[in-house]
Amino acid sequence: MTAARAQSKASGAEPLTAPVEDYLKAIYTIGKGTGPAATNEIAQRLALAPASVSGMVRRLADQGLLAYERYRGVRLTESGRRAALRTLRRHRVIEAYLAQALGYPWDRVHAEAERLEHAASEELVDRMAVTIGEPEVDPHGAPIPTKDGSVDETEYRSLADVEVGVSGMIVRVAGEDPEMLRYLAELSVVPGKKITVKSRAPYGGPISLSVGRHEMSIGPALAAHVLVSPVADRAGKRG
Amino acid sequence: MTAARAQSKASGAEPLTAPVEDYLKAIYTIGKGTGPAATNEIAQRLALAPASVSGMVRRLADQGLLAYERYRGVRLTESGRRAALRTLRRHRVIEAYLAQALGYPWDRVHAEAERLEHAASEELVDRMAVTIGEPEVDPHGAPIPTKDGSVDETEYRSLADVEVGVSGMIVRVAGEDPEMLRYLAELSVVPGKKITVKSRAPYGGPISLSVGRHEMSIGPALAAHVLVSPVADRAGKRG
DNA sequence: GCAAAAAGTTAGGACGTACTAAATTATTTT
DNA sequence: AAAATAATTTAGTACGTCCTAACTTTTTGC
Repeated sequence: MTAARAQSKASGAEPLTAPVEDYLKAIYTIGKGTGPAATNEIAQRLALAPASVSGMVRRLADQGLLAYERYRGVRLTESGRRAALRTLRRHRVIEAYLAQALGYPWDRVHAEAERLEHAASEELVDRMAVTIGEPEVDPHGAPIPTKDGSVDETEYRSLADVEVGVSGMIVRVAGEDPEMLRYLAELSVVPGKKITVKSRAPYGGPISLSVGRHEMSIGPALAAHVLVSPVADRAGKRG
Repeated sequence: MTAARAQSKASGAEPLTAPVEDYLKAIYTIGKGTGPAATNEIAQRLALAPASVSGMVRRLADQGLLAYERYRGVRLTESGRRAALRTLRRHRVIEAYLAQALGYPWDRVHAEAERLEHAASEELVDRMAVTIGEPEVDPHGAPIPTKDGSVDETEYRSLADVEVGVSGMIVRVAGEDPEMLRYLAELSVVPGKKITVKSRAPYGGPISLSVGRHEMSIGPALAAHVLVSPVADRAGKRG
């Protein structure tokens, strides 16, 4: 019994339950698609006890959605990955639709999409996507997987990582906490804005930025959520 | 222990599970709001075994949503009725939104709404309603409960009941079967159309109609689903 | 008004998903 | 490499929802 738990049903269309979809999404985002995910981290993301995760993960492995070896963490199979991407697509299209078609504020689209993603059919999601012009990213800048299951996997650097003096475009604000999102929006720290890192205080001190003509400084915890596409200069080029 | 099972929690905001909402909706529509509902009928509507209904109904009574006496059927309490109407509102607003805003065909809005109604927040539903202009009926002509929990309870007569010679406006097509809905739409039997009953064959025979300039005949089972607001004449008045 | 039929309920069990507490395995520190 | 710590799993339990089979109550038909 050295091998990973066998998949008993590697087919591809039985509808998954909401908790299963949530596990898959969590494992996907932890492992960035292909990497392994630790039990504890899954538990933390889903706000569950680690013991619950052990049990569930075993069932998902039996269904062929995960490769799993006790004490060794978990990894999505091809079919698990596809399922995760389907859910992620639903989630992000719904977020985009809520914002664009229904005027939802960006700090609240996540919570609503979190529930709708389990109830919306593929057809509905496709209609939503078409209606708002097939966007490539959700309101936070996260890439929307395509119907055929591909995603832009570009990894951007966070504001907490880029060097002082670097300018870039904000491409994404990762994170869901409405309060944080509202605060960042107040500061104009939203996808599409051009930003420059002015200085960084040592020992986890504040990072000073300019966004447009505003100057501000934020802590590294916040900065870590802001992903930028750098323009690596200190003049005024635009990307 | 003669009294109906007591309500232990008659408060008013804990979120209900999807099955609970389905029971409440079923009981509401069976009893037309206030009437009693029989275990077997609930079971049939929800495609469950009657034994399952007995168990659930007891739990709902304990939660104060139903008045229940064994062997005597079930009736919504005020709080149960309000909950049922909230779900019904969600369902019908969603149906209307899908049809009007997303071009969903009328035979498929029901199935989609059936799942979304359990996931959509009150806020989302309100935004949908506003976006499509606060309609009063769903695509099948069923009245949409208002936010404060009132509904148009007008009872219309079905085509199976009205007398030969009577004309009327189709106000509603009750029923969810996509095939039936498509068939009726093909015949132009949809809400808003004016219709006249030309003749009715005895012993459950076909009913002949004219809708617009089309003549047709349908069986009584189908006719029972078509609700009309009669204009009680045989000339050409319009209501 | 009593027997047969219909309607409804209880008993006992299953499945999915969660929990806590206790045990086990892996990793880190010394 | 042993001890301490961290991560993970098993054991045992609970809750909501469903099922089938067997029993009970109500209604119906003579």
